[in-house]
Amino acid sequence: MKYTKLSVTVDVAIFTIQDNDLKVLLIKRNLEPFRGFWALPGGFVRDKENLDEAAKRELEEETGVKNVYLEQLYSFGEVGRDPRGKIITIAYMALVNYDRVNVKATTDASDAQWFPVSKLPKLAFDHDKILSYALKRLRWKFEYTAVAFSLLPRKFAISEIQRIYEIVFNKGFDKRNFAKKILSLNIIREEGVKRDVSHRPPMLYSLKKDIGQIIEIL
Amino acid sequence: MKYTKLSVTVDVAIFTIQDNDLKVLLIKRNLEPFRGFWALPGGFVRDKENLDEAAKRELEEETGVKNVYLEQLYSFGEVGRDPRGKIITIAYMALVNYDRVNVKATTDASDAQWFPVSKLPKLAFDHDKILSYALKRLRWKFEYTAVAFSLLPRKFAISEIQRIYEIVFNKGFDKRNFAKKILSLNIIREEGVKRDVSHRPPMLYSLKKDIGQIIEIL
DNA sequence: ACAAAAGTGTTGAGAGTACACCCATGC
DNA sequence: GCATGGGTGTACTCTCAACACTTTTGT
Repeated sequence: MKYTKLSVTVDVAIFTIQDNDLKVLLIKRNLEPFRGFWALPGGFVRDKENLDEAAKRELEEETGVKNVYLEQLYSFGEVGRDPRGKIITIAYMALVNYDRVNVKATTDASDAQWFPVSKLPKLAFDHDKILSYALKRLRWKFEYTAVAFSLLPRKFAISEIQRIYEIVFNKGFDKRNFAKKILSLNIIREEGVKRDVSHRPPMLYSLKKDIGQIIEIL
Repeated sequence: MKYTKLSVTVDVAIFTIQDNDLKVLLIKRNLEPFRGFWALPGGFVRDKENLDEAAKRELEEETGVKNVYLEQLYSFGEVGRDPRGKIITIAYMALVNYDRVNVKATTDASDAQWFPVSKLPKLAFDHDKILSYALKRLRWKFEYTAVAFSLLPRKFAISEIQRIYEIVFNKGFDKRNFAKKILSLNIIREEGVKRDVSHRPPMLYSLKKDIGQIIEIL
């Protein structure tokens, strides 16, 4: 028996926070179709790899980072979404700490850059649709889980978490209520040390457990 | 340039409520692999159809129903999940009103039956994993959206909604609190008419708007 | 009259929100 | 001493959970 064979890609919306902005990593396509357009990093799924592995591979190829938050989002398979034929894309999103990233140009891309999600260029394929889905999911995850902590360094101040939330939701939060909420989660521990800054130094905290065990708890 | 081609199927977990039980439709496989095993209805995605269309087609082939709640869940692509080779499955779930369904045997299946989710047979492939994911999502959707209304006939009593929730969550709810909650949503309208039963007849209600516009509001 | 399910209100606990002042440090 | 962010408590509102008795109908 013969079945229709088609191609499947994995595309990853890689988010980070930099310069008080939520940014996503885009690559400039080197190949047709959409040569010269910006697109989400991604590639074809190989025969001997799981979907998550393919996403991890793409993520590592583009950013050099491992062990970050990675989540499958949704699959896109509209007829005509890719001029090469029937190509289905399984979209993922990843959250990385900017300091750990080392963006590389690859063979598929002549350039790779972080773009603020509020100032995106025209994107290849239906990647605008994928990205707006990813943003929706990202905000949802921030609201109901502790993924935000995956964007922080090991030791962090409460105001840093708050800044991340304010950037993602694009609005301010009351600092007393915010601290109350975070501390009531009971997932962070005082690190005692304080940061060397030119004002009252903040208490630093670290996660009590590995981020993987924490995310689901809210 | 040549890319790996592979097969993609769409499998649908079709849920209904019948005999005070949450049930899922399974088909008995007629073909290898897993001949004789029960499986979720599904099939290969065709070249000229969107993923949602493929899911709708499978749903209609098996049940004869159209225009029901249908949602993409997740994609499964573990190496080795299908002995025929690399086959990726995009899982959907559907909610149907039992009275509207007309289950048919198809060429792929020697039999099709509703199984209570609490008493499932051994399933083909990784369909047990898919189904447990679907159940998780189903309960989540019940908690945060109004999908439950898609399981009801046009006119319904509040106690019928409550029964559906009690079946899905497998626990009882307080009748006063439940009615208060439902009425406060402001999405149903009194129909005036009452049902002919051998006790005090309940007020019947109908949705103020089409179900599609209502689901997202909670 | 009895069986069966329908209908209906109040109270307490906890979560979220609004709001303003003093503190510790570097310069 | 001044600028800069850090740290902290109270009062109000709203939502959720617990809880029991009367009503309407068919038989």
